[in-house]
Amino acid sequence: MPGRDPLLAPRSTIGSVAEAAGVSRQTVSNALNAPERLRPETLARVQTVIAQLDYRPNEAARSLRTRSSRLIGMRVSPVSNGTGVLDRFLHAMCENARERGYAVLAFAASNQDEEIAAYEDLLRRNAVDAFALTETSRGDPRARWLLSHGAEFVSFGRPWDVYRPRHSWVDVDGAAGTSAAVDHLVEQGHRRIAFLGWPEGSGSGDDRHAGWLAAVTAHRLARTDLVRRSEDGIAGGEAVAGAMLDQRRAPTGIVCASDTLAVGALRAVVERGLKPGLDIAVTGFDDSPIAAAASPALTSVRQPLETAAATLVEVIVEHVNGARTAPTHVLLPPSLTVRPSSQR
Amino acid sequence: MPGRDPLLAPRSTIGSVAEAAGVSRQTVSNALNAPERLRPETLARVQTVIAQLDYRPNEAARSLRTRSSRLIGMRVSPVSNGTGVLDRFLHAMCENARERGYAVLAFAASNQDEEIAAYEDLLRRNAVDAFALTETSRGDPRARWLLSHGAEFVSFGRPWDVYRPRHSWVDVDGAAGTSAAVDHLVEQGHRRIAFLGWPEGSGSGDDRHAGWLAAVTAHRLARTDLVRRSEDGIAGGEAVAGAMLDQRRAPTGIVCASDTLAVGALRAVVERGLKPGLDIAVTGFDDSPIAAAASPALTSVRQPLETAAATLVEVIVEHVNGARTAPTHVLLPPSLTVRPSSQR
DNA sequence: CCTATCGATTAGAACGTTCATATGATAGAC
DNA sequence: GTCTATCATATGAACGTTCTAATCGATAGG
Repeated sequence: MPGRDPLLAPRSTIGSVAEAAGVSRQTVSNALNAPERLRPETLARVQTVIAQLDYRPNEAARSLRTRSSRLIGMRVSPVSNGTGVLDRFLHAMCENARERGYAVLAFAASNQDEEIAAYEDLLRRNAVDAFALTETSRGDPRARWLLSHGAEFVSFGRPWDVYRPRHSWVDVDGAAGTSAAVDHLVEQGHRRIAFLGWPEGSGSGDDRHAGWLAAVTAHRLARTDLVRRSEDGIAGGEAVAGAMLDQRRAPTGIVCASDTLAVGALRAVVERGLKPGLDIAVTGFDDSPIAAAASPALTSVRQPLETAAATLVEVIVEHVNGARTAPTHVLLPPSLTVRPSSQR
Repeated sequence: MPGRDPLLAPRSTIGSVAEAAGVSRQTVSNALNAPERLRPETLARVQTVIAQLDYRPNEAARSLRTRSSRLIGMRVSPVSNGTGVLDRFLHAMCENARERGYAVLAFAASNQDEEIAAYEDLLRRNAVDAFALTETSRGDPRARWLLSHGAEFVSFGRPWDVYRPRHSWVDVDGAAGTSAAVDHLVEQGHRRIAFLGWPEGSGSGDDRHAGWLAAVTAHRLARTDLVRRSEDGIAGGEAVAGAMLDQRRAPTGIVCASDTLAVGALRAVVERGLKPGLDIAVTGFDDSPIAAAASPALTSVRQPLETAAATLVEVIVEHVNGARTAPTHVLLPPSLTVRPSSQR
C-alpha cells in the first residue's frame, strides 16, 4: 500500500513506468496485455517497476482507445418483490465479473420503455459493453430492441415466445423444480397434490405449472380440480388455497409457484385447524428469506443463482471479446430445500 | 429512435455534429456543457443537429479529459442477511444518481481488506469518482483508508467510534425507531416492555437499545431484567425471548432490534399458548419482506431508505464537483409500520 | 478615428492508452 | 558473406472529448 496521497502525488502513467524501466510505452502496454511478446528479463524488469510505482492503467484512456468499457449493464428493478432473487443474482454477477476484469454498472428504470432508453443511452455513450437482461416476459420488447441494434447481451430467463432465439440465455429449469417438489411430496406419502400458481400467461409461471403437471402425470395422480391461480401475494394465496382445502376432495399437498403464495397457503392450513406438514404439506419457490422465517419453515425450490450468474458472465464476456459468436442456451437444474412444511 | 444499427453505422462524434452545424467542436461542447455561453440562435441550431444525429458524447473520452467518470462505486454485500435493506438502498441510489447524470458501479468484495483493495484499484484506474460506504461498524478501517488517500465518499451509517468525523454521512435514527416502538406499545396499554437485541458492541445495535432505554425511562417504566441479547437469527430470538417469557415478571411487549429476532420472539409467544398482539406485543426492525409474511404480520420500524439514498447521492455529487467541501451529517427519522403483532 | 472592453466563437494541445507499422538485432540458409 | 525470416522493441498516430489561449466582431469611450 503506497504511503502517498494519490490525489496530491503525481499519478503514474504508462509513460512514467516506461521511463523508469528504460523501455517504450508500448513495451509496458505489452507487459500488461501480451506478456508473451516480451523477453522474460524485460518482462521481469517492467513488472518490477509497475509494482514499485503501483501503476494501474487509466480505465478511461484504455476504454477510449479500445472502445470497450469492461462494464456490464444491469437494470436493478424498482419493484422489489421481496424474494431477493435478483439481488443474489446481482451479487454473484459482480463477483464473477470481477474475476474477469469486468464490473457491473447498475442502473434504474421504472418500466421497459425507460429501460430501453437507458440501453440506448449507455450504448451510444460507450458506457457499457453488454447487458444482462433479467425478468424476461412474453412479448418482451427489450431483447428485440437489443438484437436489432446489434448490442451484446445475455438474458437471465428464456424468451418464452420465440422458437429459436438469436441471442444467448441462461435460465433455471422451473419445471424441474416443481417436479422435484411433487416427487418429494409423493415420497412423503401424498397422493392428492395440488398446484397453486399465477394467472396463465407468464413464462416462468406456466413453466412451473408444466413441471407439476408432468410429475403428477408420471406418478399417475389425480389432477382434476387441483390447479388454482392467484396474483402473487400472501392474501391471494391464502384465499385460493383455503377454497381448495374446503372443497370436497381436498388435496393433502400443495406445490406453489412462489414462497409468497406458499405462506398464504400455510395460513389457510393453520386457520382450518389442520397441521401443516403433518396433514397438509406445502412447498414454495425461490427459497427466499421468508421461506426460512415462515412457521413452520417452508420447503422451497432453490435456484442455483451463483452458477447462473457465473455462466451468464462467462458467455457475455466471450461474446464481447469475440470468442463466442453463436447463441448459447444454458438451462440449470434447481434443488429442493426441504423444511418442516412438507415433512410429517 | 434511430432506425440504424449503431454498430454498423458510423457513430456520430462531436466532430460530425460540428461539421453538420457549421460550427467548431468546442461550440458543440459548449452547447452541452455551458449553453449560456452560446448565442441563442447558435445554441438552437446546434441542438437541432444534435437531436437529428441523436448524438451522445463518448463517455470514455469525456472521462479521460475531465478525469471524472461520473460513476459512484458501491460494494454489494456477499452476505445477504435477507432484510433487503441494502438492495432497496442500492436501487434508490441508482435512481437518484441517474437524475444527476451519474451511475452506480457495483462491485463485490468478500471482506473489508478486499473491499479496500477494490477501492484502491478503482481509484487508481480512474474508474469511479466516489464511493458510497455501507454497513459501517466500530473501528471501521475503510473510512480511515479513504480519508487518508483523499478519496471522496459518503457513508450510509455513522462512524460510531469517531467524535467528530471528517467525512460526510447519512444515517437513519435507529434510536428514534425503537423509541417510537415503545411509545406505540405504551399506547396499546403495555407497561412491561422488553428489548431484544444483538450483543453489545455494534453501533446500530447499541443505538437501538439506547432508543428503547430512553423511551422506557421517559414513560417511567420498569427496565430491570428486560434486556436480552442474541446473535441475529430466528432460533436465537426464539430461545432468548422464550426465556424472558418464562421469567417471574415477564414482559407483555418486546421491542426487537431486527425482524429476524422478532419472528423468533413471535414463535416463542405462540409456543407458550399466548396470543401474539393480544397477550404479548412484538415489534421488529427494517420492515423487511419477512415482517409482512410473518403470522401475525409484524409491526416494524421502517427506514426511509429512498430519502437516505437521495441525500447521500446529493452530498456525494456536491463533494465531487466541489460545490460542498465541509463534511455533512444527516440523520433521518424512521417511521413505524403498524401490523397485527402489536395490536389488541 | 483609434483603442479598450466584452462577448461569441475557434484553434490547437492535451488527457493516457493501444493500434498499425517501422526499426533493429539475431539467427539460419544458401 | 549476403539475404531472409523472425523476434523484440520502438515510433507515431489515433481514439473523442474538454481545456487554455487566441481570434474575431461589435460596441463604447476618449
